[in-house]
Amino acid sequence: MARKTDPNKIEKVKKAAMEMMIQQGYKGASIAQIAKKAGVSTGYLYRYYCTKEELVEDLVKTYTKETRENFIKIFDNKRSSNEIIHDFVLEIFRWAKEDVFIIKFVITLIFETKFESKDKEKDMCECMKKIIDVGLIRKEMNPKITVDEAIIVLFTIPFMYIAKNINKENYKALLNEASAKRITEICINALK
Amino acid sequence: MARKTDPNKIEKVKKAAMEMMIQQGYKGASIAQIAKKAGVSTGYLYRYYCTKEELVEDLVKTYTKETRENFIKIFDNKRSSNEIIHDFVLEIFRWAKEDVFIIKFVITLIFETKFESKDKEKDMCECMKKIIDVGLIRKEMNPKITVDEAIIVLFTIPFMYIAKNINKENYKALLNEASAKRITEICINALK
Amino acid sequence: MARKTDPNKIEKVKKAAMEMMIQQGYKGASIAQIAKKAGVSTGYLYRYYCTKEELVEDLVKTYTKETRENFIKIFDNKRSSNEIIHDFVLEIFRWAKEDVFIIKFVITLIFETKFESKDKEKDMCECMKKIIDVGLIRKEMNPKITVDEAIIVLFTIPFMYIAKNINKENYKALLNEASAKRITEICINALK
Amino acid sequence: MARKTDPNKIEKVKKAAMEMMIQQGYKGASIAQIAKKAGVSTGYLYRYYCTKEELVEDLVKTYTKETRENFIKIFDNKRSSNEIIHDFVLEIFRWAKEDVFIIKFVITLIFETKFESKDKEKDMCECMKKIIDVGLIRKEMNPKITVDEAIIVLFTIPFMYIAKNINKENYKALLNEASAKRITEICINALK
DNA sequence: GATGAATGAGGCTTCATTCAT
DNA sequence: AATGAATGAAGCCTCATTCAT
Repeated sequence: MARKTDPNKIEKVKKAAMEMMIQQGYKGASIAQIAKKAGVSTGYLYRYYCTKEELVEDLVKTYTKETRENFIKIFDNKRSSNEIIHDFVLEIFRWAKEDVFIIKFVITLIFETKFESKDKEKDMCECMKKIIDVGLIRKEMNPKITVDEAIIVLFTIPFMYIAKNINKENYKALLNEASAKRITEICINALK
Repeated sequence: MARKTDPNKIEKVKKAAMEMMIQQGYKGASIAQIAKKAGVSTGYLYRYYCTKEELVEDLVKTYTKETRENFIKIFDNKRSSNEIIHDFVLEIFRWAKEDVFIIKFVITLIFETKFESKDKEKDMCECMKKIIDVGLIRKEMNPKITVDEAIIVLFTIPFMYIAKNINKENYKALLNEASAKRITEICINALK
Repeated sequence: MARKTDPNKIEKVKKAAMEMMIQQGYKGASIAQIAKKAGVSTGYLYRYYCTKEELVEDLVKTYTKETRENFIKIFDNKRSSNEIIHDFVLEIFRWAKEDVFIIKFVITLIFETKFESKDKEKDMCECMKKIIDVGLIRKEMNPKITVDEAIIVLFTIPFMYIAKNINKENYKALLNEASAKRITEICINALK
Repeated sequence: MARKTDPNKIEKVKKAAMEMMIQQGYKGASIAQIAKKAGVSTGYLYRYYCTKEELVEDLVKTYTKETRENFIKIFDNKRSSNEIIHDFVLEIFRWAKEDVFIIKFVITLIFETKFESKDKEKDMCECMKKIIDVGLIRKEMNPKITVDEAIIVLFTIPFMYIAKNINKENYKALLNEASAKRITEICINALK
C-alpha cells in the first residue's frame, strides 16, 4: 500500500557510491556526495545500510561475487596451466569491459587495505594452489614458484594493465584478443 | 610554497606525516596528530605548507627524490638489461630495508591515486625506454615489449613482493640476496 | 485533534508510546519504535496525532483522567482529613499496583517539565483546598498550611515512595497496607 | 604565545549548557544551541569535553560539589536532629538564592535518571543515617523511620518547595527565614 | 483508510585552517 | 618566529514527518 520501493534507486546509490569511491577513496567519498549523485536523500541510504562501511561491504560483495565465482570455475578446469591463465586474463578483460566502474572500484579496493577480506585472500590462494599443481605436473612452471609469487604475477599484472589503460579514450578497444594474448604471454613467462 | 627555516623541525614534521599517512592514509592522518607526533604546533606546519595537500606533495617529492636518482643511475648504466634489472631489484630491496616507513609510504602513495605526479611518470618512462633499448639490442627481451608493459613488470612485481612481506616479523631477512635473485628472474622472464 | 477510528489500535499505540517514554523519555522515544511496538505503521499514527507532542499530550490526558476523577471523589468525601489522606494514599498505591507502566509514566511526566498542564494544576489545587478546609475545621492541620505545601506533601511523598521502590523485585508486595499506613502517617504529621 | 584561553568562555559554556538543559533536558539541549547561547563555536566545546555527556557530568560535579560538602558538614554536626534539619533547609535556600540556574539545573538532574550517580546516592544515605541516629537518641524522630523515608522527606520537600516557587517574580524574597522555618517544621513533623 | 518508503533538517563530532598573542 | 585556542564547514547518522500507492 505504501510507496513501492524503487529497485532502480538502490542500484543508483550503489553506482554512485562506487563512482565516488573510485574518485575519492573510502574516506573521501561522503554520504552526502553519494546521495546527491544518486539523486536520493541522505537518509535513504540508511534504510539499506546501517553504516557507510556496510554499504561498501555490500558493494564489494555484489560486484565481485560473480567474477570470483567465474575465477574459481576457471581454475577448477583441468587443462594446461597456460590455458587457464589465458582464460583468466580473458575473464578479467571481459569483466573490465562490461562495467568500467566496477573494475575501477575493484582496483580502488585493492588499494584500500581496509577492505581486504580474509575470504578473498583464501579464495585467491586456493586458485593459485590449483594452477601451480597443474603447472608443475605439466612442467609449464618454474619449480621454485610460490603462492605469493603466483598471486603477484597473475593478479597484479592483468589488473595493472587495465588500470594503466582504463582512462584512455579507446579503453575497450585496447582490451582486445591481441592484448589479452600478450598479457597472458607475460604472465606465463614470468612463472616459467 | 615551502619557506625554509629550521630544517630539523620540518624534517620531523615530514617523518611524522609519513608515519601517520602509512597508518591512516591521506584523509585519516590529521594535522593535529602529525604536529603532535613531530613535537611542533599546528600553526608551525602552516608556515611551511599552505595546505595539507601541499605537505603531502612535498613528502612525495622528498622521499622519492634520492631513490629516483638512484634508479636513473642504474638505468643509465650500459650493461645487459638483465644486469640492470638485478641492480634495480637490489636497489629497491636495499631501500625497503633502509627505511621501512619510506617504503610503506611509497606503497601507500601507489594506492592513493590522488598523488600520481606527472614527473614521476615521465622519469619512469625514460628509464623504461633505456632498458628496452638495451634489452632489444642484446636480444634479452621480447621484441613486442612496450613501455607500459615494462613499467607494469618492473615496478609492480618488486613492490608487490615487498608489500606482501613488509608486515611480517622477519621482514628484513626475507629481502635477501636469494629473494632478490628470484624476483629478478621473474621480471626477466616476464619480459622475454 | 485526534480522530477516532479503531479504538483497539490506537490504544495499542498509546500503551506502546507510554512504555517507550518510560524507558527513553520524551526525546528518546521515537515514533518508529512506538509504531513498531504497537504493530502499526508510522503513517497510521499521524492520522490521529499531528505531531509527537500531541500524542504525548493525549497520553497524559488519557492515563491521568480516571485517577484524577478518583482523586476528586476522594477529596469530595466529607470525612476527617486524615481519613481522606489515607484513602488518597491507598488509591495511589492501588493504581501503582494495577498498572506499573502507567505509574512509571506518570512519574516520568512529573519529571519532564515540558508536560506540566494547567488543568492538572487547577484540579490539584481544588482538591487541596477541600482537604485543607476540612483539616482546619477539625483542627487536624497546622493553621499555617498553604495549598502549595499541601501539594508538596500529599503528592510528592507518596509518589516518591513509589518511585523509590518501583524497580525493586518485590515491588507490589512493598505497597501493602502497612506501608500505606506509614506514608499516611508521614503526610498527616507533616501537615500538623 | 598562542591566543590565551579565556577563562570566562568555558564558564559561559557551562552556564549556557545548564540553561539549555533546564529548558530542554539533556536530550533536548543541543550542542549547537549551547554554543550559540555561550557565544562560542561548536568546536570550542570539544576542546574541553570529549562528548556531550562529559560536559554534563562536569556540570554536575562542578555545581554540586560545594553544596554536597556543605551538606556533609551540616549532618556531621552533633546537635539535635531538628537543628540539623533547620541548617540543612537554610543551606538549600541559600544555595537556591545564590544561583537560580544551578538550583534549576539540579532539579532537572533529579529528574533525568541518567545522571543519578552512585556517589550521590551513597552520600545521601550516610547523611540520613547520621541524622536518624541523632533523632532516635534524642527521641525527636519516629522509631519506625527508615533511610528511604528520611530521604523522601528531607530532600523532596525543600526541593519541591523551591521548584514550586523558582519561577515566581519575587522568588528570592520568598526563600526567607520564615519560609525556611516553615519547611523545617513540616520536615520535622513528617519524621516525628 | 492504512502503509512504509522517502525525505531532509538537525544532532553530535572531527579537523583543516586561522589569527591573536 | 612560533604557538595553540578558536573557528565552522562538513562528516556521519537519526528521526519526525510526508505522501504516493
